[in-house]
Amino acid sequence: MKAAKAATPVRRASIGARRNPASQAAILAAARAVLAEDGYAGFSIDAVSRRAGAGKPTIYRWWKNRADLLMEVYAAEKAGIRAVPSADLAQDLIDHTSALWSFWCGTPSGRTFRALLAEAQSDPEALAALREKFLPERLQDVRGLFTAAVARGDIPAAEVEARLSLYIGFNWFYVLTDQLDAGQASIPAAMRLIAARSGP
Amino acid sequence: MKAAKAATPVRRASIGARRNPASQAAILAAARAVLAEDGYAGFSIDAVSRRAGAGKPTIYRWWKNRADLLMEVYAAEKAGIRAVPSADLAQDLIDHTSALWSFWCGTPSGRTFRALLAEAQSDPEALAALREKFLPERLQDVRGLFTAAVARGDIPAAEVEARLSLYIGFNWFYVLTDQLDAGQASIPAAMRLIAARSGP
DNA sequence: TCCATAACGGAACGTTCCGTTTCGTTATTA
DNA sequence: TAATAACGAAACGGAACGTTCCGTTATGGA
Repeated sequence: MKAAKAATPVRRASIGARRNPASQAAILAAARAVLAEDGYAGFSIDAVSRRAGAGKPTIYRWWKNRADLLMEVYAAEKAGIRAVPSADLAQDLIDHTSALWSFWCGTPSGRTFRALLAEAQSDPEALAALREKFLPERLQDVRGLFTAAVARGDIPAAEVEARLSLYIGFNWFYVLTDQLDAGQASIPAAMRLIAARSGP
Repeated sequence: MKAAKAATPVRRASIGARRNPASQAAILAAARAVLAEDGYAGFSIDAVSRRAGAGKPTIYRWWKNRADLLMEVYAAEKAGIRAVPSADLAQDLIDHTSALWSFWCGTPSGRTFRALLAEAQSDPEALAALREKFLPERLQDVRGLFTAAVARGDIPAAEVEARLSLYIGFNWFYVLTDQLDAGQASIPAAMRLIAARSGP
C-alpha cells in the first residue's frame, strides 16, 4: 500500500536545451502529495523524486535545497488567500484567521508550513530566507489590516510590530502544536486583545 | 578543527548490573555542548555519543529518542527560572519575558528549544509528548501569573487560554525566527495588550 | 542544415545518521 | 560463586543526503 504512485504515467523526456516547466509542475505536485500523505517525516527529496518520476538532479536544478522547494509549494497554494480591511480590525483579524486555519486544515498547507518552520531550524540560510523574503511577502495582506487601522486612528503606528508579532505567534503556536481544531474557540478573544484600542 | 573533544578523559566502564548516572550526566552535558556549538543541524545521536564517550545503546537505554533527550536537556536548564505573580499582570509578563529571553540567549537553551520544536514536527509521538507533558510543566509558572490576575478580578477566567496562547506564540515567533535581539522593543507593548482589562 | 548545448530520467556514487545487535568487560546482587 | 545487566565499542542494514555520471532528446545559433 506504500508503493509509489505514478500520478503522471506520461514520461517527460528532454524537450531540448532548456528547462521543462512540466517537470517543475510535476515536482511541485509530488511534493504537495507527499506532504499531504506523510507530513514532514516522509518528506525527502528521494520520495518527491520517485513520486514525480523526476530525477533528483532535476529537482536541484530548479530549487537549491529542501527549504526552497517547501517555500514554493506553500506560496503556490497560499496565493488564493487575500485579506482586505474593513472598518473593524478585530473582525478583520477574526475573519482572516478563520480563513487561514481552514486553509491550513483543508489543504496540505498546514503540514507544509510546519515542515518549512522545522526545516529552517537546521539551516541558517533557509531561516534568513524565511525571515527576509518569505514572511514579509506572506504577511503583506495582514500587515495591511493593521496599517489600515492605524490610518483610521484606531491603533498607534508604533504598536504595529508588537501586534503583528502577537498575531503571527498565535497562529504559529496552534499550527505547530497541531491544535488548530481545539484552538478555534480562542480566536475571537485573542483577536479582540490584539485589536484593542490602547490606553487605560 | 572538527575533532571530537573529550570533555571527560575519564573512562566510565560498567559499574555492575545497574545504570551509571555518570553516563547519563555525561550524555546530557555532551548534548548541551553539541547544541551550543552546532545547533540543531549538528545535533545527532552519533555526535552526542562521540562527544560523551558513550555508546549509542547507552543513550537509547536512558532516552527513547532524540526528542526525549532534547526535552530533558531543556528541562534541566530551565529549572532555575521561576515566576511569581505580583499585583500587576503586565509587569509580571514583561519581567518574565525578559528573563526568558536572556535565558534563551545566554545559554544553549534557545537553540535547544528550537531543536525541540523542529524535532516534534517530524515525530507525532514527540509532538504529543510536547503538548501534553512538556509544555504544561514548563508553562505552569506563567499560567499562574494569569490565574492570579483572574483571582484579583483583573481579567476574566474564560480568557486565560486565549491570553496564554498569545503569550506563548509571541515568544515562539521571536525564538524560531532567531530575532530575540531585535524583538525586545516589542515586549512591553505586546505584554500590555495581553494583560489588558477586557471590554471597551 | 548541422551541431554544440543543455535539460531530461535514471542509476550509482560516497557520506552521514538512524536505531539495533553483537561483543568482551565490569561489578553488583541474589 | 553465579546470574545478571549496564558499560564502551564496533558493526549492522536501511534511508536520505547532495553530486556525478550516463545515454537520450530536442533546441537554437552558426
